[in-house]
Amino acid sequence: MILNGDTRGVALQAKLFRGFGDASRLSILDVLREGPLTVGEIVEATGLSQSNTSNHLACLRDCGLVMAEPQGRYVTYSLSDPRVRELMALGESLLADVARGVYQCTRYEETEPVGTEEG
Amino acid sequence: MILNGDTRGVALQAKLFRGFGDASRLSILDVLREGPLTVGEIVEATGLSQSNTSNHLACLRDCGLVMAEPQGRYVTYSLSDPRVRELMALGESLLADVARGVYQCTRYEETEPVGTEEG
DNA sequence: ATAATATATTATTAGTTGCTGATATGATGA
DNA sequence: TCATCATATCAGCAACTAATAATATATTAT
Repeated sequence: MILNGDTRGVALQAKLFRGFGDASRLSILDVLREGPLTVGEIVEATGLSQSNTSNHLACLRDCGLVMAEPQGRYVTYSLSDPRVRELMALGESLLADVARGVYQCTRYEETEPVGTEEG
Repeated sequence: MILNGDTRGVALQAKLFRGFGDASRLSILDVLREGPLTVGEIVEATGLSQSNTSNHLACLRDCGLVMAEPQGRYVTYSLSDPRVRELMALGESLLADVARGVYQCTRYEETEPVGTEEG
């Protein structure tokens, strides 16, 4: 067994990717791609509950994927780094080619974000 | 609430990112970056158990992140798309700048891959 | 045919994660 | 001050996930 010394790095990197690995968080990141939004606007745009949104925002903020800027009683959030956008674009591009496989992957569930309906 | 019609896309994309969002799977992807390996070699390189490795490989294969090529009783795995490599590189780069934040993020745990020790 | 090897599959289980509902904090306006 | 609004925090629960151990399926060698 190789103890490649990068073990901790891999664990941290996995944790980073998990920021993107939840449909609710990804919805939030997605709506922030068009520009900064307040929490209320994010709630409205994603259909997530207020506390759920706030929880995920705390997670994304702690992880450094989004930035918070308080203004009075509002807090405006935005993507913190251009690479967040790049990662999403790359994921989107990759997904376009492997979507069918991802859809069929049964090791873990798809976890549709709560509160969003569908036609 | 905006029903942006991309809801399903977001859910799928989240699922794709979860392929990278587990330390064991990421270890596997990581060792495959240097070139194709058989299952046994992956087991040795990562320190994961055989069945655990096989389970994760099935997941990664189904999702289209890795390719399997059976040769006799061996099965050689390799990354299936250059974008997998790119995504990892981008994640690594982003992590270099936000590592402290990720480390402190307490919403979910770090899930060190089992079987790898540390100094 | 039998044993040994390489990989895959499955059930079980322990631990993790996300959601809700309730409540707290802090800011603004009357 | 008091009411209202925007956001954050927290406990509890339901659901999910990854690891293990045991077993199954192929493939090669004797």
